[in-house]
Amino acid sequence: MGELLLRIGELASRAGVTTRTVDFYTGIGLLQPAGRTDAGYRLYPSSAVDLIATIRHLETHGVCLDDIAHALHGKPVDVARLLARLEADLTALRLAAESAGPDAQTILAILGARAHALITTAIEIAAASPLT
Amino acid sequence: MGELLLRIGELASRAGVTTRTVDFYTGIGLLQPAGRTDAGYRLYPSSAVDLIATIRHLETHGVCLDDIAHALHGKPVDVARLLARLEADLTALRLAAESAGPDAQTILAILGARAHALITTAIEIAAASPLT
DNA sequence: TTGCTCCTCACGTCACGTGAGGTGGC
DNA sequence: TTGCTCCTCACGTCACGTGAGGTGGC
Repeated sequence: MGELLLRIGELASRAGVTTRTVDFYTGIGLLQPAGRTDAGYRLYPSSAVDLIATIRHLETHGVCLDDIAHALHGKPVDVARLLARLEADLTALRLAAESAGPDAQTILAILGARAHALITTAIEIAAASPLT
Repeated sequence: MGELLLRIGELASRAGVTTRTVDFYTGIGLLQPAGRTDAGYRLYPSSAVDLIATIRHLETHGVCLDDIAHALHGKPVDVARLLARLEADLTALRLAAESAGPDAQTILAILGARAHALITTAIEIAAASPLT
């Protein structure tokens, strides 16, 4: 159980960001040090490297840091139920699209493309961290 | 074919925004006047009222104005194909989720919830504007 | 004159950082 | 001494407006 702990400089360098960014993320509660040294240096679990990668990934998809922080500290979610809901959504969307005019279809295209991008990202993240 | 045309004040008041906002949207290409009066006053089609409502709707879902403008002026999209792609996405996501750990599932929850919100919005818009 | 519009320049706000600078441990 | 860290205050940037002010038609 000897978990590897990293100081801010090491974490930042492994994650490819600046210490300032790690500091900022820590300040807003996105990252939490596992502890402190006697001198007050923050010590992060090595899993924080992946977490930062995930955060950056989510950011590029327009998820605000606040939402990420909430989800990270919230209770776990029933993914099966989430998937079932999305399936039902799609069926309803198909119905709605059939009776929609050209302008509405353009809007559907924006939202649909976004949903596609989100799900693709979700798949990437899920595939990349099978045991995290 | 006598289409109703609105000046900026009338449009703003019907859409529930300020003339300044209409002016701003027009400036960035989101709205396009159907024409001008001899004195240079912009004349908007009455459909711009709904368009503004749609824009506000999309904005609340984090779609940036640039994306909206592009979609509005881009070529129409094959919605059936979009739906098929989303369906395939869901299947892949289901597979990925099965082998994902708890942290990844949290991320899936954020993205899934976003996708759900997007699709719900799409359905609302499609249902509200059957012939637009 | 009054209210409407046009246009432009500048300022305000919010999210997301980033820089700098002084501090103390290593 | 050197490089690392802590913390704080302020500044930078980008999207999205918003205010103000001078102009001319109605």
